[in-house]
Amino acid sequence: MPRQAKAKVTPIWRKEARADHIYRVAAEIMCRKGYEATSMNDIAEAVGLTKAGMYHYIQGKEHLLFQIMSFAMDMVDENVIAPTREVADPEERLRALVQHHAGRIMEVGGQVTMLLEETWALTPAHRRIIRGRKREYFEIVRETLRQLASAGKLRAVDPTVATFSLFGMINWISRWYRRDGKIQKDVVLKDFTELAVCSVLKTPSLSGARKVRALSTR
Amino acid sequence: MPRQAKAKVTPIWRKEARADHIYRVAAEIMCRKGYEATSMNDIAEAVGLTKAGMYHYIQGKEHLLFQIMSFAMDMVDENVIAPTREVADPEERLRALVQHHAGRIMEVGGQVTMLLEETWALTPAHRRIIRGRKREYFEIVRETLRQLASAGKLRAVDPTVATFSLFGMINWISRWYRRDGKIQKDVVLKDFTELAVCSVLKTPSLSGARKVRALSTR
DNA sequence: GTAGAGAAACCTACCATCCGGTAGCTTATG
DNA sequence: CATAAGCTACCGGATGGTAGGTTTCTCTAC
Repeated sequence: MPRQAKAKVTPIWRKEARADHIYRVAAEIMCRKGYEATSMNDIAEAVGLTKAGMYHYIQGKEHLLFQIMSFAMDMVDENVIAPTREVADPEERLRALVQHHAGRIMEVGGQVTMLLEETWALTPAHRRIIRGRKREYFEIVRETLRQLASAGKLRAVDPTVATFSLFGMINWISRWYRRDGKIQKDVVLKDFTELAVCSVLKTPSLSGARKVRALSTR
Repeated sequence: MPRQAKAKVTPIWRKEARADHIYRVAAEIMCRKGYEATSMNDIAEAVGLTKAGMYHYIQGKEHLLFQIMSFAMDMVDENVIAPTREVADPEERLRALVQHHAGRIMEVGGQVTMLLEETWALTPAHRRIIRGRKREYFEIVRETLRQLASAGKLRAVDPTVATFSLFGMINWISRWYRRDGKIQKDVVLKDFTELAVCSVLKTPSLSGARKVRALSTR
């Protein structure tokens, strides 16, 4: 029965593309059910292969998780860090970071954010890599807050605590935001950015808000 | 080998007390490793019994989780909601809620906060109970923010979004705060409360800050 | 064009291990 | 002797992973 379909479809699938497809499906399932609760059979079934057949393309469950996490961090690098790297003013940069990250979580379905918390399931080597990339991102935000502190714009709080607090707000979005929820997406994003920025800044300038909001319009 | 020790100790342990001990140990392990990753053998070993022997006191793995979650929610009711219920001024109440909850997470080891996110592992009936209790707490915070909005003290943001944002900040503490960390506990608590309150309030009054800080001194 | 070799794709069947949970026996207590 | 406490030994099932075979595609040789 699957034969017929595959005979037509297979030729246009290169090995690499098929592996990518498996990653995609695995990400969807693991994000929904969590790493431990997802079995290789679940993934194989969803991808239309046997478990053994799937192992022809991938290397194992843990490696699957590592690939998904790496991809998620690529997204952060590409869609959050890169577009804000050139912003000179720390206040504008902070606002852009929050807005891009929160927006990304809301658009792409933030489930992967929760998967990123399951680093304990990785091998020590892989865990070190992922934690390193997370730390890099953390340091960018903390450094921005330190610059704001130097400029006298930060509240009288420890920049490290403030950074953790920000990440808490942002990462938690994936636990409550639903695209089909009552509140409009852009309202949530606007309000959320306001909350995040105002939590750490003494007196946020309105001009900065307007600039970045325009920047993110597509 | 265990015989010897147990022969002495057992008499002073009533059945109920021993069950409590199992709950305690189970909570510690499950908080550290997560629900799925914790096996009944792990718990039994840590408690000094066989898996089968342990089943003489408890009813099953899921029931164990439910008990732990219920206990955690009891803590919230007792140490966060109850002491702030009588606070009339919404701004003071908000500050007290944040301070008590954050302080509790930092003292008692916030790991249980993370366990509380694993409601998917509960039976539907148990899940409904725990989610109901969580929702009650959520509504208390949201209602407080609504009162602040009526008083014109809330920022121009949706109270629901603001509530979720606050819970994100608070619940995330358990993921980064370490009692043996570099920053002093009371500094973290003070800064964190400041961040949380200022995130939602237009112009927090300093008097309120001082009052509550005095209130929480023990 | 086609026969056939070799490789890639993929499946069936199975492995050892662990899971939560239980039956039934033995031991200690009172 | 009765009861509670706690053990050994096991259950059925699910797990991640693999060995080895079968099918299908692709490329070459003639």
